[in-house]
Amino acid sequence: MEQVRVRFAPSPTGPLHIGGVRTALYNYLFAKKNGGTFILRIEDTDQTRFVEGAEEYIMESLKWCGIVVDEGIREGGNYGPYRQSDKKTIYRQYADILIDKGDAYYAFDTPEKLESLRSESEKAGKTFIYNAEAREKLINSVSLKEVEWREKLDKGEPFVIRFKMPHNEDIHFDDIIRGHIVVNTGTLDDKVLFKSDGMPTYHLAHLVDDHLMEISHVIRGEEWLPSLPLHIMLYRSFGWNPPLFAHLPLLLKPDGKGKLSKRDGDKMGFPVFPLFWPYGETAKGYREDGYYPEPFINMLALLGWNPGTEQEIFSMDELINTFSIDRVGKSGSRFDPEKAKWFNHQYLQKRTNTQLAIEFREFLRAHGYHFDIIRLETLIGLVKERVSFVKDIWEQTDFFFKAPEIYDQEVVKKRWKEDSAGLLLELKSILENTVDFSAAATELVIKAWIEKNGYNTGAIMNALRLLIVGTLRGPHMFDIISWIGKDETLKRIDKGVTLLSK
RNA sequence: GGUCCAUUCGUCUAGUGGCUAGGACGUCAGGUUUUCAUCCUGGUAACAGGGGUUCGAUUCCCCUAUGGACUACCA
Repeated sequence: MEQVRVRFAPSPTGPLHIGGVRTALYNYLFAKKNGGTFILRIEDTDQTRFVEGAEEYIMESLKWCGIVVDEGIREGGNYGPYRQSDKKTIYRQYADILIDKGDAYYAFDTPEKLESLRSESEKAGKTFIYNAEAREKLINSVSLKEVEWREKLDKGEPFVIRFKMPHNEDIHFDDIIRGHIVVNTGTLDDKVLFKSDGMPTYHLAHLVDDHLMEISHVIRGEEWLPSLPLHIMLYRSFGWNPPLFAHLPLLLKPDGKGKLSKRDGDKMGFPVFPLFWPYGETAKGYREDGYYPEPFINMLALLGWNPGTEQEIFSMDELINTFSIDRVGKSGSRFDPEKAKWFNHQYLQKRTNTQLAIEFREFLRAHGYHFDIIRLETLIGLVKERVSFVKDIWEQTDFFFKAPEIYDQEVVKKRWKEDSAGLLLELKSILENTVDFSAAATELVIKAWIEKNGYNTGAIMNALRLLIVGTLRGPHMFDIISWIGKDETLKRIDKGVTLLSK
């Protein structure tokens, strides 16, 4: 089998959508699975849509995801340049080849003229299409005499180069995911290959580049499927062997219909981009929302592909080993933010307490608390399994760092009885005399005291929790008082008894 | 409108010419827990509709419906 070479070829028009990330991921997995090369090519032939910073953003995003580029602008390679605008002069030569062969022609109609033809047709209930029929009536090197169009060229009139789509011919082609497809050229139009601004369109540029870069498989979004017949025709005109094609299904919005957009994320509170986008209209990213790259990738990989087993958790290496294009689904996948959270939970559980302590310490610093790793490790051990993100740890542990300001009135009503103050003060004196304040030791002492006096365990412990935490939540009571320590425990009991006895 | 693509639990999906149509997320119920959460166990829930082909179709074919993409001198 020939060398596998695949590319991810985004345009630098803004932040990278997760649909794009998934396309990059599948290209990457396919390349690595087959010992091939993953290429990053920047398609910036539309000068009007260029956005500052987008190119860097794309590279940083892939890096964060753990998708390693083999050939590209930063990495170099023998098939450069990897940015289309850096080699714009070559595309005209290829357009000329087609003109010489009679498969393309110069067209001089202005965009305004074509636009008015389009709207006229629409009014008449018809669709204007620049095809074999129309081109005879328009101004181009097919309808004009040679001296006429040559003169226009010499005068420097603006022109585009269009592909001369045959009349009525069935084009047969195959897609790895969708199988055999037949399209009649009669429904296709004479697509612009080369624009009047001197740049090629996507159709010409990507095809020339794919050929020159010896791309073996084109794996791209489904939105390109309708133009595949044109691309097949172009390969035929050039006399080149086309690569194999795989068109990926779309990522759809969580509710309703249509493809996933930034709007959906904003509306429902989840990111649609891997990283924070700092330019113009900002957009939040998975990284800043506290997701780890591994679960993000894991989740994305399974959206449209599955290995046919019941395994859900995959490392990048496992994905590479298991990936296969024939197991990519045909239909669009609705994105589920809940499942993304679940994946992050799974990966967070696998982190060590030390790793999490280091990450959480950063978070605490921002809140003005400074603790050493050892102490935080213990704390994290108590709450780890109940959190999905590092930022969740704070919500689970805020009362470790500060005494409650208010007491949950519902709980007070239910758990703070006439005799509670007396019992808690009695409990306080027991604790005062306890030297070993480990959870195990205090548990032993308190339970013995409860049993000896025939007290109700639930009543005591819930009242204690109310004073220490402020409400009924959190890990085991004895773990909490052990961590905050004897002094703080006694202080909180005092404070609570005083406030609630008023 | 035209062209093309798609359709299995709410969601992601597995699957086969004959199965109790499987798993995961969510949800619901029980259990564990002095609280909350986690966790464990269990339940709920799907082959879009209609025609064929066939002894038999979720599976193969056709039609319809629905959804989607494309229909630019954007990619």
